[in-house]
Amino acid sequence: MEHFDCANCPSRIDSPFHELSVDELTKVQNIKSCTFFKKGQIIFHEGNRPGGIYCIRKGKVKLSRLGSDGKEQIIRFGKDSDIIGYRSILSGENLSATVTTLEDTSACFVPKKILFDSIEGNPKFSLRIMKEMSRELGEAGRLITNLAQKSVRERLAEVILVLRTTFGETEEGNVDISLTREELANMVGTATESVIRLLSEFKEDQLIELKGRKLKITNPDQLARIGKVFD
Amino acid sequence: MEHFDCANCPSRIDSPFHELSVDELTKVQNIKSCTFFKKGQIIFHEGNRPGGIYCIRKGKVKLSRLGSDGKEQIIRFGKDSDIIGYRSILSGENLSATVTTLEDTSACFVPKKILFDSIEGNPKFSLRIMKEMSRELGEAGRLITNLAQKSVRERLAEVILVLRTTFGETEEGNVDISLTREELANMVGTATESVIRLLSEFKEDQLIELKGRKLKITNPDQLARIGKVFD
DNA sequence: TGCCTTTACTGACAAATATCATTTAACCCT
DNA sequence: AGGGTTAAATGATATTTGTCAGTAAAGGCA
Repeated sequence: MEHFDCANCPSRIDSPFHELSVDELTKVQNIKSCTFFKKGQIIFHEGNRPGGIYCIRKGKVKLSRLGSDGKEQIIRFGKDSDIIGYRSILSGENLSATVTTLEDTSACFVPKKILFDSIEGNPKFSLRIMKEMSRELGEAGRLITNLAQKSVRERLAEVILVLRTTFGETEEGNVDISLTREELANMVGTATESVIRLLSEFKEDQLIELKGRKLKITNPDQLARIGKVFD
Repeated sequence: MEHFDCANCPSRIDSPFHELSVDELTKVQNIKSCTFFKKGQIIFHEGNRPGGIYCIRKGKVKLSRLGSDGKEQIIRFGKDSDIIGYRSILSGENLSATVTTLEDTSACFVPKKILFDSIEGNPKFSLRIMKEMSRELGEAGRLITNLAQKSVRERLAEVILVLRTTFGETEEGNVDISLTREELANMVGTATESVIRLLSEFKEDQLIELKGRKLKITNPDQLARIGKVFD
């Protein structure tokens, strides 16, 4: 695997590593290792203790955890420039989620020592990480409220819109992520059959178009109304 | 209101402020202001921009946010030694939750400048905050999974146990927090009537005792089995 | 303490969603 | 491109939960 150059990594701009000095970045550059993961591979496994974090250079992953019945719950996604595994490193707890690639993904492993050194030596880096965590906490609060208060139908409408916001659209106008109906169900927190039925309904009502796993949003406004998404 | 002494504050041991040097703590001591809130008062209001954080010296608060239908969702609680409002300060976003006291509470306001100064000057303090946020993120993930996958009945059983873990028991053996049925419903994400019915059921099955808002857990093991709580 | 507002409780019913069984279609690999 | 495996779709039915309406009890304040 090619050893990518941090200084020129397009992902770095959006990441806390943007705050590092040239010297600090060189240290990262020298110690990190770049890895390639095929679609469907597991990067981190819930319950383990990671020795460092991964910066996603290019790709898409899902973060999920197992519920008490062994059912997968998708918590959130990661994509280019996202950092994975730092929560566990910082809290000293076991990994709370499994990270699985949704497509071929290249990512760089950075040992935890470097992470702690950067926090120790660079308050801007620390602040940037805290900002990121704050954002995630806010996001989690929103998700909690939605799961608790919205119906399955509302949640599915919202999830479809969130996926488009998160991953954007392909040239053909499809939401740029390929998920199974089961994975959608594992985001929404419902049965696969319910997702299938509701998607068919949305299609019937001309809110979306479906071709296998390809999904195109044709009436986002109405979808937002159904999902009670106001922002 | 009395101006409490940080150095002798029993809450400080469990808080990030424990990491501050004598000098740093003196700064906090000199600039903070101590406030008393009566039961039911709002400390922070969702959507506002706070000028600083509150350290809870003694008391209990709930953090809640409004869902798209205007219904309250209780996200989590705060009690002695917890810090409130730092997420919003750190992310620079508006407050994502309203903080309301559940009983008379005394808390100290610390302006955000001090917070940033402490982060800037003391990596241990930063790390401690990150640890706290990591813990909260893990907690949020657990809550998300439960809300998405468990039934209302399961969630209520779990909530009762969580309340006992969080707030402990009074001398009479009651869970040491007084919540309305509606507030319980706003934690579980269900209708008030459903909570009432399920509580009666639990009482019928001798899992709990109820006297108004006083709640005593008499069969925690069975409750854990119902709530599918394994830990 | 006693009144009064808020909260708790109960019943009947409607709606949403889960479950199970079966058929059809899509995806993926070599 | 074809064939096997996995995923999607559909129907019938059971369960859970929500909603509305009305009564009883509790908690808080003068």
